[in-house]
Amino acid sequence: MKRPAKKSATDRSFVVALARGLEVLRAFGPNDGLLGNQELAARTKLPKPTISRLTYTLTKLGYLTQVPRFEKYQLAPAAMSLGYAAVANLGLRHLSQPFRDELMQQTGGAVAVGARDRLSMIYVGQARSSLTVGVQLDVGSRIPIATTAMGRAYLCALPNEERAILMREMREHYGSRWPRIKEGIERSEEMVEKRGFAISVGEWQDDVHAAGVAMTLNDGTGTYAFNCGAPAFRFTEERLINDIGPRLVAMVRKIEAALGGVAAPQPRKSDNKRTKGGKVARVVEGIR
DNA sequence: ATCATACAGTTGCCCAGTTG
DNA sequence: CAACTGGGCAACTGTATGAT
Repeated sequence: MKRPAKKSATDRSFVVALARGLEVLRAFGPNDGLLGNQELAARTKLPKPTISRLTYTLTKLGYLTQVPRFEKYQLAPAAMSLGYAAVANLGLRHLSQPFRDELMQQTGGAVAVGARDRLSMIYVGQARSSLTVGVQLDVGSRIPIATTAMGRAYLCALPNEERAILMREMREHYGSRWPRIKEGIERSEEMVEKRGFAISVGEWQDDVHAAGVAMTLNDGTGTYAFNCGAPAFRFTEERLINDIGPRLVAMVRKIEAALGGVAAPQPRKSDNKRTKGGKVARVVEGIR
């Protein structure tokens, strides 16, 4: 009998069943509403019987709710509480909030902080107001690494090895679109080297322009990235480069200082060798 | 109203992989 | 290494839809 590719064949600590259960939970997106077993099987590439058992188990445990009328599932409060607990315990989110609010007031752009999940950045904190109409992403929203300012800033901040792995994954994911996307990433690298921030001018969504800056925490909790974005007519490319980007860099420096952080290393010409953190701040431990 | 068909979901069986 | 567990295949059941 054909067996599934077992991660645990090489990693005895990896629990495949748990990973699959979590894959099912991950299959739900913010705009999906209800999903049936069929759709879940298609999204996770798991066999129908496996999905059937996993949805049954997750429902029993309170992570999914079945809507009898449609025989479909939605995420249940137990799943929400996981996300809430994760966000609530994120020190950087709380500490950066007044700084994000201030920058939002100054620029009229939505200011967010995000962390990586696979090929996306997920918003973990967001400051926006009536001024920021057009950029209405909320905490938990997912944006691509490859084409957004936040994602590219994050990418540029990764150590060589991690970055190479991520680039490979994106190359596979984007297929024929990759050469064009890669060009955009390379332009961002140059801009991060030169100015300390990345930009995206309509490369993710036509009408959204944004700047992004990354920050690596040296308590081992990883790299985050901030962005400041607005509708294209409000943030022209010229304004992004001369006004928004520098302000965002300044904001991140202030946050680092508030964290008791070490000054960020200056951007340096890289001959393709990156130091961990690049032009990204290393921040001392103890923010949690 | 009845039947045929298609599709989604479930069950039973069995074997490979995992665990203690 | 024996006992247990996970999960894939095939077959089954239930439901929706359309044709007659």
